[in-house]
Amino acid sequence: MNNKIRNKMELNKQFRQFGHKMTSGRETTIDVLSETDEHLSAEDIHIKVHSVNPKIGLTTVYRTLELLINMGMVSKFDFGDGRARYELAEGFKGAKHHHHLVCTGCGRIVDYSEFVKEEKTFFKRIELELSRKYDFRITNHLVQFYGLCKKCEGY
Amino acid sequence: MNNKIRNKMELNKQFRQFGHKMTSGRETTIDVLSETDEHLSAEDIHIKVHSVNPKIGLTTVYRTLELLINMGMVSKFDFGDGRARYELAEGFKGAKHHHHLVCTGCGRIVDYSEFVKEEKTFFKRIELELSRKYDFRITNHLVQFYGLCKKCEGY
DNA sequence: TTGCAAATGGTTATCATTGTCAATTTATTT
DNA sequence: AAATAAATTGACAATGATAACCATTTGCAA
Ligand SMILES: [Mn+2]
Ligand SMILES: [Mn+2]
Ligand SMILES: [Zn+2]
Ligand SMILES: [Zn+2]
Repeated sequence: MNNKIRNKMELNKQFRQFGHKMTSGRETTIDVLSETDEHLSAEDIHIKVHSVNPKIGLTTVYRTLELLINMGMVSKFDFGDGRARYELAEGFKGAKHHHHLVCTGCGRIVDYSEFVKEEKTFFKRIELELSRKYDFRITNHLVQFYGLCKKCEGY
Repeated sequence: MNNKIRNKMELNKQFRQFGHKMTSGRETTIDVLSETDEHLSAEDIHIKVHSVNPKIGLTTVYRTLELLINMGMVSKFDFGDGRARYELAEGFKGAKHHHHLVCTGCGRIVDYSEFVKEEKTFFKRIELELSRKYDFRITNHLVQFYGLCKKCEGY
């Protein structure tokens, strides 16, 4: 399937547009993020990248993630366990806008995309008013729910 | 003013209810948090506490903050600058429920409490449905807006 | 191909937070 | 007020995620 090739060329273009080069490490990192539905830490990602391309070091993974964030392809989250988590940003490889339920017992993360439409409407209005009132150009927002998953609230 | 004394006795009771003792360090920490409208880091708090009571160490401040969080008197936030920020929780010393605008340029934090009522309604409904669908007992939520303050988006 | 800026990897440094443990303080009981 | 036992503390060391360094390698335009 030369779908892969087309994809590669797309990526190449993306990087060039931002004044960067495409490298095998960067490509592998994106692949890893595309192929998971988990919320991987930098080290998690490194382990997976490393298993495909053992030459890639952890430092490069950190640098790549930062770059991808700046390019808008990756989102970084803090779920309160002391390490950042990364996922493909909305719109890349079919990733959909969603928010998170975080279990404060076991750390489990649940993606949900219900209410996205209502939420968008709701937040759009709020953002507009807050922007005006506080002279802020709001670019994005974060919503997270905390609680206990079924397993963790058992007694 | 024996308002202070009453306050002290209230605090004392609070601690005892949780099986803890009230100490001068803990009292000073609460005072510091009561008297600021900033979003202080542990070190910020330690500096202020230390200036009142030079015997108190940073470790104790960390421990006290953790305790106060467990007692529901303090909230801990991450605004993405690599250190936690603390503030008095809703309901203590007149602290009001609010959310935050975070400037990604200079790190400035703006409290806002507009829309709290609408938000409560909105989130209550969402939380109910998510709880059901994902078997989660949701206990609280986090909302933050990111963007650029007036100063930072100037050119 | 060649040249050179960009990217990399191994290592060390940083720095917020937590663990350790002997000494001190607190609240309670005589 | 003094004794007691348990909780709290402070100084210091340990931890762990992330960033800085720098010599070497790689991507790509000419
Ligand atoms: Mn997710
Ligand atoms: Mn606040
Ligand atoms: Zn859980
Ligand atoms: Zn700013």
